[in-house]
Amino acid sequence: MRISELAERSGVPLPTVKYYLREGLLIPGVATSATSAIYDEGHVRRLALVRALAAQGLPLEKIKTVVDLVDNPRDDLFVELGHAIAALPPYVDDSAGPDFPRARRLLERLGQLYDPRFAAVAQLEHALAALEAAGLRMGERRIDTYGRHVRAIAEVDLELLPTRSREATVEAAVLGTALYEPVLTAMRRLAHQHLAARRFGSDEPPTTSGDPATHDHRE
Amino acid sequence: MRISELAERSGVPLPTVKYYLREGLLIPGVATSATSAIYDEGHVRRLALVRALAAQGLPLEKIKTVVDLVDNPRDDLFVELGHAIAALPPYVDDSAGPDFPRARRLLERLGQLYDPRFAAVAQLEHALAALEAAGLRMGERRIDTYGRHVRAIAEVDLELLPTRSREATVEAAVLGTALYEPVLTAMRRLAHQHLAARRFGSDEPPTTSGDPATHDHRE
DNA sequence: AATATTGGATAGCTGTAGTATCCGATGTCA
DNA sequence: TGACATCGGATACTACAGCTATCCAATATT
Repeated sequence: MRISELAERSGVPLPTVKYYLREGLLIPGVATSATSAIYDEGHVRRLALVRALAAQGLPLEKIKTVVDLVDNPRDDLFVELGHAIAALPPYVDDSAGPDFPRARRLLERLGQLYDPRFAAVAQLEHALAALEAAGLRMGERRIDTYGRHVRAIAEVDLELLPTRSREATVEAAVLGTALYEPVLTAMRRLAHQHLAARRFGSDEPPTTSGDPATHDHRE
Repeated sequence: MRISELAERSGVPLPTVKYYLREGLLIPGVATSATSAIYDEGHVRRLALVRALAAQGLPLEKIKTVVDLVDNPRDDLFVELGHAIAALPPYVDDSAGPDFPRARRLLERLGQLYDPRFAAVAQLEHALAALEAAGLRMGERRIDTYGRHVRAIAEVDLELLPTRSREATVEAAVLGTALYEPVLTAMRRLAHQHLAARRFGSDEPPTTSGDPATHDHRE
């Protein structure tokens, strides 16, 4: 297909497709002449990936590192995967210290590997520091609960990860990380509302079926 | 304290403090004359809150709605709380359709209340749509697993929510939603790496201290 | 009295993510 | 074969967020 069809098929405005080509987010089509190139399903897929990541707030520059990785996976797959996933929000400057004490405490309590080279360790440290800056501290009860349930979730994630090819694995892992996270946070918010409606039962207790007129089930 | 001390104490550059005052993110200090006003600990706390939310990528405009709510909670607390939390990323245009079929399917499967007016429902729908756009679909196994464990996490969240005052509850709920989410996502990423290292054994097999073999922590 | 700081206003800067316009080459159909 | 649309590619412009800098006159401070 030609570029205009690619734009149409993917729902991305043509000037934006050109922009992505300029930025290297999309590999150029096969040029058939000075004024035409053909694009294939792979380009449609790539465009969907880019838009999906962008919709999650990932800067194009980071998306570029992700798609580069998907295109040519490195030997040290999981190290690189870690870095690719680290490119996902929230961003932290991994320039930070050689040690991440809050993250270390949490991971050691959970009996998990603490390796400061994992980008997610810096993210965790950053998140815990933000918590402290706001006057909160993550207690042991919360650490244990989160740890147990998050690990159970991660186990299923790993189980459901395709392994048919390295490229498919990388793409699914990156996509899954980026795209299931908002699902999880939305689900947590809804669980809060669901439980809070019962616990605090504001004006009207929720009737789980029917009656969409019932309101105030917020957290 | 005066504005310069406030800036110093909070670590926020003075021009930025002024900017936040302009934007209404910080209530003005008590003016003692035309050229001086005094600020207190509440301002330091507020500044920490604003920066904590901003560090999570929340636009200042949304932060404003949150701090406004913290300052003057409404009567219908949980409704407003839902709206405040809806102001947190990811943003969706809740102008969307009157029905959210993907979210509905998921919630019904989990036996949870489906109410399209919940902002988080629109977020969930948005996230599930992004998944589909990328060629993924959330299977029943994943739905069930996520649902069970997310609910367990939410139960603890609710338990640990302070109830000593309405304002404290609102602030803790908003802060907790905003600040524990990145903790959860970082923990999930680390759990992935922890498990993946074992399963796929990358170049450097991480020698965990205790190596607590894969326990299945499902309840 | 000399100097510094304050609150307040206005203007400018930087980065991200696009849009818009122009171009000359080329494909398409009458 | 010629008229005209479309193409790939380059350059320029725009919109918005989030600061940052400068200026000012009134007031503290020393």
